[in-house]
Amino acid sequence: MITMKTKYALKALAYLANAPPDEPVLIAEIAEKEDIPRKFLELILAELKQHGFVQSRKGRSGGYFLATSPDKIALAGVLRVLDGPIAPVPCLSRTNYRHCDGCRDEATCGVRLVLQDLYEASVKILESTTLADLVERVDRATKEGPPVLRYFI
Amino acid sequence: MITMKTKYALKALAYLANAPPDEPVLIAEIAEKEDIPRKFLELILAELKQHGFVQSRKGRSGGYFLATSPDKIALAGVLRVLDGPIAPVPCLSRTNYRHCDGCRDEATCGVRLVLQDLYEASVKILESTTLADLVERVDRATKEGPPVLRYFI
DNA sequence: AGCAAAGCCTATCGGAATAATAGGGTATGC
DNA sequence: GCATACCCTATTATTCCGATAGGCTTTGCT
Repeated sequence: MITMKTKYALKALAYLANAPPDEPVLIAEIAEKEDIPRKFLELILAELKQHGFVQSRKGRSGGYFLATSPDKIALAGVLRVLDGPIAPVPCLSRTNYRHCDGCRDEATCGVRLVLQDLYEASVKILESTTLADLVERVDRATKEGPPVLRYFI
Repeated sequence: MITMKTKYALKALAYLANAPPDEPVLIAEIAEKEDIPRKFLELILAELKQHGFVQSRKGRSGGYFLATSPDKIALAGVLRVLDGPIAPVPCLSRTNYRHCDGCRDEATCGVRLVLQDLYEASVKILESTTLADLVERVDRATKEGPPVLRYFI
């Protein structure tokens, strides 16, 4: 399960991806439209900025905007920053390796060995899925319109 | 990241899988051999029993043993019980669905849509990987012996 | 210059989950 | 009948999550 924080981050990034580039968007606007507590969103955006996903302009007519095009921002990066390592056990993580305490031999640890496939698959998917994909899927789903239910109106 | 509890559970189950079937194993033995706090392991095994993964015999010469053969026990089941849903967002879970609060339309939620692939892939892997696979991998890794390092002794 | 709008920074906090620990109760076999 | 081993309930320390609070600083506009 990803955290609220991560979910908020993705929603905010998606919102920015849908706004004209280099036109700063107000925190307050994102907060209201995406239903995110304003002050909490501030923290999240600050963290996203610190890691290079977004940029900001201060003062009047300031706001936030994406640092690069949506297709350059992979989910993996965002998740790693806000949700922690993608790996199911710390000893599998490539970006944040930590030895499991009390583990006698990593090379023959069953738990580690058996979770490796899950990890590889997850990384592959999350590295190759971008903000652009997110936006595109929403577009497609919106155009398709509400499904079966429609027939009962 | 899976919890310690889940990791302990997998280790305990693997230990049982390596023991002769229907020969009860003591909690104390598993705890010592796998380096798990004894009382904590009790709780975990109780939970595993409650969900039908293991059985137990009380009193003298009692202990725990697997309820079925290791190749019938998928990681997915164990993880779901001890670690919670496999789904990255509650609204994707098939076994524990929950509506994300404040979500206006599930069908067009970008976060949900974009995480669906991850979920499907995870479920597929975890449903098809069993305790038997875990044991087998350890066997293979043990036989292969320590890798490159060996050449430097 | 000066004020208001906007992001920036640091601290704090309640509640839930995690990882245990404690201590007795109950069934079973020798 | 007693020791052994699982069973059950409660408590606890620590950490993380989700959020709130309040003031500071930068910037644009007049």
